[in-house]
Amino acid sequence: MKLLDIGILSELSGAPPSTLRYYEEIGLIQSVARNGLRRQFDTLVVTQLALISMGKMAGFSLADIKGMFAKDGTPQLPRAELHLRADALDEQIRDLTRLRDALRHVADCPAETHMECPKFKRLMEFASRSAGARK
Amino acid sequence: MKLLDIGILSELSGAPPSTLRYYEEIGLIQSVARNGLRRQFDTLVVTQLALISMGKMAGFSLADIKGMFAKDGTPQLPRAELHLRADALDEQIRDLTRLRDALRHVADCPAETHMECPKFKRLMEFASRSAGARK
DNA sequence: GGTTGACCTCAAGTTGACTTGAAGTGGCAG
DNA sequence: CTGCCACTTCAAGTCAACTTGAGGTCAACC
Repeated sequence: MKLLDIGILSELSGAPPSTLRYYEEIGLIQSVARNGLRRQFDTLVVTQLALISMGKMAGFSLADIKGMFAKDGTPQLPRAELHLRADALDEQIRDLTRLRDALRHVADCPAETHMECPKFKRLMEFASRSAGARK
Repeated sequence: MKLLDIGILSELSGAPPSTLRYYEEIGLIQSVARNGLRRQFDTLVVTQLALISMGKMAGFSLADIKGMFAKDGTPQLPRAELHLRADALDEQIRDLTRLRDALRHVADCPAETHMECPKFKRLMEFASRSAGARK
């Protein structure tokens, strides 16, 4: 099994070594051996880091993320919980889509004052509703 | 023009008064008057707060968000910049969609070990690629 | 064999986004 | 007029997620 030096893992994942050490310290990833002082990582950690990166993007804390995946990097949650997370993501995807649409609309709409453009107003109404709805 | 007390605005937006004061302090929102000591907010701030909430969800810092909107709450950026932001959101929406699909797949897939399921592997490949690609 | 350079540890510092606490103010209900 | 209570200011505290710095190790190239 091929093992990775922290520098290599850093390049593959885009995260600086200090971050990878920090992640190991908090138990988010693990090194499987040492070569002298140097940590050696399994290649599967690359996948784990990709999942971590996506999880962060989705707004989860590192603690949340730690709870979602087992040591082998596979998600380890009851089915119902997984579906709840997925539902939350759907919600978030919808919101981001609205924000994107609002931005694109404003970029292209020739109206002088957007607050009076009916299309923009409609987009903003959705925004208020969903923002208020969230905890 | 109807004005809102900070407590009312807090209820409407879901953000605690301390947060609203903080946002005013950093210039993200503005109160238009005082009733005695009490800040009075324009109702349009509700919309602004909704935009702020969406912006945060999209991973923008408060400083970024402050730069994106003029005092009246309408986006105030050159068209090209707006489209760039929208493109970034598209990218992020795609990633979140993949994360969601991965979660749903794992919830429903009967395979013993997901790391060997071809569908899961494919999802993870995308994940690695896009995670590595980002800054 | 010496010096580089990538790694190591551990403690402390930083940043962003708030929150908390102490001490005070002011409008309105009774 | 007396309380009450939601507001006010300002400084300091908190938390997550890292980053930085000092001082040390080790394998490898010249």
